[in-house]
Amino acid sequence: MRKPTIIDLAKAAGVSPTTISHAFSGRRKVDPGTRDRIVALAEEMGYRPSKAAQRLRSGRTGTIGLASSMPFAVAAGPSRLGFLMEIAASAALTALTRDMALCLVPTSPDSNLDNLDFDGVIIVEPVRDEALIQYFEARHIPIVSIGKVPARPDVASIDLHSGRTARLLLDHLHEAGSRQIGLITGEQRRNSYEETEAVYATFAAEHGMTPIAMRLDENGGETLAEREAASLLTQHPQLDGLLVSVDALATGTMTALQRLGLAVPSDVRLATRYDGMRAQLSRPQLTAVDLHLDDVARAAVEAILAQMDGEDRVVAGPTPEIIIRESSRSQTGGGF
Amino acid sequence: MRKPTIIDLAKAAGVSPTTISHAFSGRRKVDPGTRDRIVALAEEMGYRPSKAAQRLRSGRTGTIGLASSMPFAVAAGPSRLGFLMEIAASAALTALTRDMALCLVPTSPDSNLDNLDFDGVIIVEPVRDEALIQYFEARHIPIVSIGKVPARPDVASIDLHSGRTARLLLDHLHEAGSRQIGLITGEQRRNSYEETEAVYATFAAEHGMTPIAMRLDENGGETLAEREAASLLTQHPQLDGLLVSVDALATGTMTALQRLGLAVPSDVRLATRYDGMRAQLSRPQLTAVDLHLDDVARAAVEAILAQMDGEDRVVAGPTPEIIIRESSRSQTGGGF
DNA sequence: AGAGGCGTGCAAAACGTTTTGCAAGAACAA
DNA sequence: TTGTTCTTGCAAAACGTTTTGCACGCCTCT
Repeated sequence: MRKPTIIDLAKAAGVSPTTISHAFSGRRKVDPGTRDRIVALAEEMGYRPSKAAQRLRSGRTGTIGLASSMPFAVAAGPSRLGFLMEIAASAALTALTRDMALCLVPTSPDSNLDNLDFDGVIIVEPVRDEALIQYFEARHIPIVSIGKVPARPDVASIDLHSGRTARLLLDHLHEAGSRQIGLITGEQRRNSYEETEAVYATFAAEHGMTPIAMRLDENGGETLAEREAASLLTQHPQLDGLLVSVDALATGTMTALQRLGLAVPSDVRLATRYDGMRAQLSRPQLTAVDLHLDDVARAAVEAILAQMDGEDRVVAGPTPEIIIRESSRSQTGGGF
Repeated sequence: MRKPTIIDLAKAAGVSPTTISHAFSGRRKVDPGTRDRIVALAEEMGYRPSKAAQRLRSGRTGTIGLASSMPFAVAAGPSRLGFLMEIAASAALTALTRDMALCLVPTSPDSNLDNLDFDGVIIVEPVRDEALIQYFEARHIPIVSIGKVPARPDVASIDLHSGRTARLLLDHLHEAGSRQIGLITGEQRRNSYEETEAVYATFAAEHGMTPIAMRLDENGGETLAEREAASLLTQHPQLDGLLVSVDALATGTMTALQRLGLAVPSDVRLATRYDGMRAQLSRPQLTAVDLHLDDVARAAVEAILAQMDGEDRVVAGPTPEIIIRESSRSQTGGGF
């Protein structure tokens, strides 16, 4: 009692396999009566077309890969877990509605990706000269990056608007009263850091502010940030605002501030980029930006599909929105 | 300039496709010299066997599904995000080392899973009469559950040892000085809650403690927990210890305690089950249990593979380990 | 009646592997 | 010599679809 094939069904229905195929795919007209008979019979016999055969015939795998640009253990670790998972969940759902499956691509030093094959791959926040991009490009697999690819404007990407995001936060900090704002980004060369740094430089110049910036290993976590932020703050006691690009580094910075006896937000205002669990669980809560990652992921899937169809349609990323919280609230106005 | 097929390679190497196949699969001996020539030529021509064809021929999809037992939007939401992602990351990596891909199975009211096909599926903490289990069972797809399946001892599963976990926490709270411990679990009927409740009942009886237990919607998040925990605490002022099974509910409870002017841990000791970001970011930090989810995920993948091979090997889950933190520390001893 | 068009259906050729049974030659033993 | 076994290789048959070109019958215009 094997799984019934299209041929079994054809025999049972007294038609040819061709007709069955058309009845399901709708690629050609089949008589409504015939079709109804076919689907009823299919249901009864438990027939479902073999994905494997369809894939072989069509040359499509029906699968999209989601690759994080850093070792998966780290990406799944506390630091970037939320970021990646938000994207994964939304992308998986969008993919499913397009009859595609979403596959996780773990990266680890000794992993061999040759056994995977995808119709396209989404790469999350690649770094400059990202190995994953090189790998998939060499195999001619369509790529869409979430966040622009540094130095590779030719690679399709969903813009995270990191420059605008930075501007949003800096303007807000300034409005809230900060006059000397510092910047902490990651030392990895991701587009978001680079854009942020560029905007920061401009902003500092505009406001006649001394740029005080620092790069930390984004995987260093809270302990690294705590130590380094403390030294930055003692070295530059005039700092009364801080933009920290990575949430884990931001909460680490928060601890440093508290250790130094500096109050947030009255002495120093603090803001971060990604509005994840960390920003919300921090006390005081962190001002952050809603990047609309669900929309981003959706757009990335659409972009992959478009690319598979040969269209090189550009998909715009959603506009980031600032979420102002306790950590940067203006002390002059409101509040009693 | 198409992708070279096994036939192209065979022609170029002057052998038959059979030999190529054997050279790669190792299913039969081929002369070392011939093999070397083949692999060199393959490399040069950029030949790689078509996954689709292999799958069709072998009947295996090379893919394992990972399904969360609740709508994906929720599972990926703050509450269970960490739990699921930890498993996903580890499972994806393990799967890859076994030449399998890991696919996310999003669940949403209107999603149609029929376009997916897997060699097996891992289901995370299913509820009683879980729809996903019924779905995959009907399609004869091997299932491994993470956490036992309520009322279905016949379904293969990796034991999360929820009873032991509960015992660990309750014993600790008692040792730390709590004499009237309350319990908050989820109202969904997952095995972990059921085991916890059973162990709690036994524990209460052993210690002559009045059982004070409550079930909350696990998706209610912190706000729900805050409200309900507050009412529980005012109703039972004698409570000096709380075991809250879900981390989001635990942090909500923490807020309730603070609102009520109860100090943690001196007035009430608090502990939760899953040691995720939430437990660690909470202030004071939450006592929790390391469930070794990476090992659990690894075991789940192994179990799926074993089941595919017909072995019904039972895979033991790792032993949970308590991680004692500030929220439940004994006040009598040590510490200054 | 003939020409054109439409609706419906079929046969057969892919798609690129793996597997099975067979064969030719070499090595080896009796 | 004859038989046995081992090694290496091949041809051909699957695996279950989708697509293409063709054909038949029926309708509708001229």
